[in-house]
Amino acid sequence: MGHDSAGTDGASRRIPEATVARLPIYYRALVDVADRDVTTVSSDRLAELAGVNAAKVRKDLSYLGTYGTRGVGYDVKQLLAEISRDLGLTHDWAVAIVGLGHLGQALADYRGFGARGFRVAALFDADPAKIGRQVGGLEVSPAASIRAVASERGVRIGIIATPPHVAQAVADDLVAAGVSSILNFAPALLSVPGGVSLRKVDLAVELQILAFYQSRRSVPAAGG
Amino acid sequence: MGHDSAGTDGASRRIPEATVARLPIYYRALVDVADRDVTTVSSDRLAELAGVNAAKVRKDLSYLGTYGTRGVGYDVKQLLAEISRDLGLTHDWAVAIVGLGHLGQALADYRGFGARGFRVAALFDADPAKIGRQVGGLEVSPAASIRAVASERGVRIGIIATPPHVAQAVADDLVAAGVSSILNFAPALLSVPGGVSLRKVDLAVELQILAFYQSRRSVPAAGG
DNA sequence: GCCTGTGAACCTTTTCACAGCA
DNA sequence: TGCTGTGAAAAGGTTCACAGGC
Repeated sequence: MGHDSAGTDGASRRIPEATVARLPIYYRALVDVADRDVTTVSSDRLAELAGVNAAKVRKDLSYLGTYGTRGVGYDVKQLLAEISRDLGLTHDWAVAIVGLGHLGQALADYRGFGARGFRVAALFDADPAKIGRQVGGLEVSPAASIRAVASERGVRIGIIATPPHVAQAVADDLVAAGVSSILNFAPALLSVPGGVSLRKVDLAVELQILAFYQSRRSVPAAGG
Repeated sequence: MGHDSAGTDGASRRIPEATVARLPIYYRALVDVADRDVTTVSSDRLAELAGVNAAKVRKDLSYLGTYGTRGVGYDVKQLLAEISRDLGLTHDWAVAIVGLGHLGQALADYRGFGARGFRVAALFDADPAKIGRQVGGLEVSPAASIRAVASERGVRIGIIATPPHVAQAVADDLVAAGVSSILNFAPALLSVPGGVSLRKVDLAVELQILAFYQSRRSVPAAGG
């Protein structure tokens, strides 16, 4: 994943992963303050809204370039525009959701998808009872048609919300259809070719992490 | 969150956060190999199953104590027992889910909850149309009753799947009911007292992170 | 005086490389 | 010979503290 050559337009900087992971948080905080017609925000204030400390905000934003004014703060609109651009939210990404159980439906119905750079362009399920039904205003296509339909609709981001045993096959189909970013909700380890980004959200993992700290606090009584 | 005193039973070690976050992954991988009646696993094999490298596996497991045999590997059952114990999965945690939209229902229906140390003990929603209904075999209680019902049922872990504007109030109620671990799916910054663990899962954030890397790969055409 | 931008110090995490034991 | 356990080195991330411009 190393990228050594800088673009000739000079726009590409090396932004640390940890910073990238916080940009969406800043983005949301900035949208909120912009909604309240605030024009300027300090690193202190933004830190408070984002739940991090001010030094981190300044360091993070410095990777995007220098958009603040000393003694004043950051111009909300300008910073919002810059972060939107960096996150690639200035144009819509076509998203496909595979697996329309409760989770997939929750995702399909999710508001703020359309509003913020993402557009659900295709839904897939293997269950004949679900195929052809409308979910969130879109018809469910058969899972067998992923390669054809997803590539035809220009899908670039795929969300996997299937049972774990079919997740790898779905991922393969998505990649074959030209998808190069995958968000996986299935509790399974996926392997994808280089050049495809993969992120994972795993409920059981999150709960188990909480349980670890929880059990260190409230030591279970010997009598259970 | 610092904990300096070692327990007199000698069982508590300082396990790095990054390691804790991987224990659930190892746990799942080990459950899989145990199901296939494999008795021994090497760090190489476990690394492959968990999607990390072998040095990391060995380092991580060394924090739990020394459970491997040089020249052989780790005993699957023994390691599984140790990780279960560390993760606190050896006894059931009562979990409450607040907010029964699609996401909350997905969580309530989630299999593997009961199987692996967690038991959904209470469901809450503010919508009168949902209160009293059965979801996943459990009756939905009014959100106004969180403090009473959650404490009565011994809930220690709360899952927030509500709209963002009520998430803080729900968190406060959960904490008042004795919950000290919260998993938040609402796109809102929550503040909780010290001693309460908080983890966050945010769909929009995950998508935006993907979009960042995606847009660096497929540079939007200048005319686009 | 105020608040950003950033080198430097510090801390955490990862990786390396090999000693030590079966 | 094979694989774990672990110091040491390297990389990555966070925080400090202050110079620099408004």
